[in-house]
Amino acid sequence: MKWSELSDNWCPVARALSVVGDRWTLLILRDCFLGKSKFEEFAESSGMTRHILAERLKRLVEEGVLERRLYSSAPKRYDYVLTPKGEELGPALRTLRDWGKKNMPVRREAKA
Amino acid sequence: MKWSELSDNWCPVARALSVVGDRWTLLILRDCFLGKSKFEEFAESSGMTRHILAERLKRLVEEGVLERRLYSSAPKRYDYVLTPKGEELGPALRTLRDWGKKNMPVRREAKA
DNA sequence: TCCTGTGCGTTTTGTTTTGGAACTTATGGC
DNA sequence: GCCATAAGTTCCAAAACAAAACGCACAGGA
Repeated sequence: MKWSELSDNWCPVARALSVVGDRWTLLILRDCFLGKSKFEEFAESSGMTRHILAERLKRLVEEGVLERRLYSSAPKRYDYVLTPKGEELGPALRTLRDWGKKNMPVRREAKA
Repeated sequence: MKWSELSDNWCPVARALSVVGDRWTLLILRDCFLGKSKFEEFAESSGMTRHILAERLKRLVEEGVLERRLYSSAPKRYDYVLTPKGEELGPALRTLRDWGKKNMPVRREAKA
């Protein structure tokens, strides 16, 4: 089964995962909730490659989770902000954070 | 950055994702919460390949989220049950389900 | 004018992971 | 013996990924 087919699964968890079901997407959204919005900010904070970042941002915009917003017209620059649909992922991020905090202690030195 | 490096990230969300941050793992756990425990049950329910399923189950056992349990010794058969650490992912699954239910309507006919 | 820097990506080149299907191993029933 | 069941394993091609270079549009300074 492919990722795309998941979006029409009977199960709402599977449908949710068709959007946020990979390790990078939720890290981007975490950064959004931390106030980041720019390409370079995501790239540096999450440690993912620019290639993957660009693709994930595109997907998130297509899915209506983020909005691509022109914030400077002189040199055309865009950033990404949460839509209402994206904002509603807050509780999911929080439960994941709480689980990680409790059940996934840091073993070695923290990196990024 | 690689998946494995995520497990020592300063951010608890990232550490959580180092375990559950892919589309198949959370589907396996969803099935666990629905009472499934056998290899074939996961395979059929989620639609993932047996190859990937075997790998993910191994990871989940290594991480202490599932326990591999001998349930028949005559023909040796194992199944997988949630540990306390796994049980604590319940809230995360529920928030994802709720988000999916509200924000990801089924577009075409449901499949599996 | 030319050079350098910034921000947001795209392209290129290998490596790793995944998908799909067949195969294995151990046992029980007919 | 022969088929079925459960839990994987193995093989190969296709897709996704990582890392780094490149592209482009503009700004500021020399």
